[in-house]
Amino acid sequence: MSPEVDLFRALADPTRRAVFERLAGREMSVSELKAGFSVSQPAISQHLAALRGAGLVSERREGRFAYYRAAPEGLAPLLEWIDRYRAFWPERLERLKTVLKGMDQ
Amino acid sequence: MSPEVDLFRALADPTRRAVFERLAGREMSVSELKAGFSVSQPAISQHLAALRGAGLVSERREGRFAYYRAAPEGLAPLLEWIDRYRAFWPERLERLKTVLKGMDQ
DNA sequence: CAATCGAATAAGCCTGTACTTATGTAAGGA
DNA sequence: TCCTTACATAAGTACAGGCTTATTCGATTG
Repeated sequence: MSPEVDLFRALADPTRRAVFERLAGREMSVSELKAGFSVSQPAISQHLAALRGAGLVSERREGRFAYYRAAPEGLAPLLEWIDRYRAFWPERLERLKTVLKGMDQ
Repeated sequence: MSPEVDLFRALADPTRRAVFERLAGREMSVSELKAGFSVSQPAISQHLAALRGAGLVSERREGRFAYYRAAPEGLAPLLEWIDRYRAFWPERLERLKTVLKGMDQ
């Protein structure tokens, strides 16, 4: 299975995207992360497992704590997938060009 | 609901991604498209409806035929979403840089 | 050691969804 | 006009997946 499978699936869930976004700011323990959401701790752990499986999150163990942080480089396959359609991209989408230009800082 | 919701969900299904990829090559009628897959015609129509709802596909009617083609500009919200994590991107991902550089041709 | 705490796993529920077959709706063609 | 073709919609089924509570596991604390 291509890496995109887990990746797209992982990002499909809004809660899971929110978890990723939250972890992009800074490293956090599970309970710390949980505080921002209205779901149970197991639910958070399950989301984290899915994100980890997709390579979107990394884990650091310290005693009984588990610290997670976003691994944005896990988004690379997604960018590569998108890149396959670059050739078909309409030229006149200035807004998009801006985005892309910004990415190639 | 943000535009990302339908977009991520639409791309989460492998069959639907395959439909999109196939339509990126050239415009096709539904039956033509169906030929490439092992699912029923209604299934294809349902996938097309989902892709259309996400802005990833456009439709052209001609008699009793419906011609679809990919609308890659519908991927823009996805790129914008990804762009939010550019700041957190590790510098040393050369492979990724290459991709991004290619995008900003 | 016993109790607690942070987190993961197990098991079950319930909704969402991708599929099917059946039917509907138009637009050709005989 | 009747039949076929192209596609969409309806209805039902089966499974995936996101949630819950209950339990387990390991690390810390008393």
